[in-house]
Amino acid sequence: MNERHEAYKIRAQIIKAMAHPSRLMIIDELSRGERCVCDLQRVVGADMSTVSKHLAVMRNAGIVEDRKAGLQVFYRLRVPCILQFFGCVEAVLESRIGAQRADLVGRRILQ
Amino acid sequence: MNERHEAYKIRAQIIKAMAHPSRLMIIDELSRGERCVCDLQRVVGADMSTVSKHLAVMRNAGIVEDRKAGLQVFYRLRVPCILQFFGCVEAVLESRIGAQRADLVGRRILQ
DNA sequence: CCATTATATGGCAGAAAGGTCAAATAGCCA
DNA sequence: TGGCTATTTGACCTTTCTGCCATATAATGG
Repeated sequence: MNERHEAYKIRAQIIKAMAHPSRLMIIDELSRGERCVCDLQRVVGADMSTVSKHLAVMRNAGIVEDRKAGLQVFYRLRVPCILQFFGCVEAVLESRIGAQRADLVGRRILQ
Repeated sequence: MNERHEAYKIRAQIIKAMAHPSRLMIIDELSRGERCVCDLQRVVGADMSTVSKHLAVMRNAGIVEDRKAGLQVFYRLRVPCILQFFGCVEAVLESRIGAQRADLVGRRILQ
């Protein structure tokens, strides 16, 4: 595996750390401020250990960082631009709707 | 599984379609214009069938679209904003370097 | 029609990711 | 110290993803 491939692999790791419904929920929630694991558990609605592992994946990727405060651990987004992803994903979804429409028109089902 | 979860799942599918080194290579290459599968195969350096499957994943997600021309099939990006992802990923990487530095300083190894 | 070329698909084996349970760790307070 | 709470980690199992091979499909030219 060459150096160029390695560079893409590192970048893929970061994107992969977001590519999961629960992790997107977490990112969305963290976009509104720092949250403890217990808060995030309630939002995601999964086992605490599962949420903790999702957070570890995101921490390793450099997407979030944590801060201990007594018994609790608070997480926050490390790089705000991650939220741009949501906007672009919406654009993809809209484009998909457009393409479906065009397809139906092409097949003389619509319009 | 509720409706809210379903919405995040759909969005995760789109991000997942980018979360692979070869697929990032492909997106990067397509950012410079339409390419046939054979071009992309050369760039990625994998089996043609593997590349074809990667393209199918991205097509299903709505990231790329294709156009047949004789024996060849040309792919192009469907939503240009995907390229913003690269910028943000770089920001995460830089932030990671910053954090490593801070960590070393904190442990009195640096500075 | 046949051979050739470009791409896609099906099947399968190995790798990686995800979830759950139980156990470990760490901070707090009595 | 001992018990309680919040979080992390490890072991294990199941599911999903990847990559490769062989095979199919589709367009082209002779």
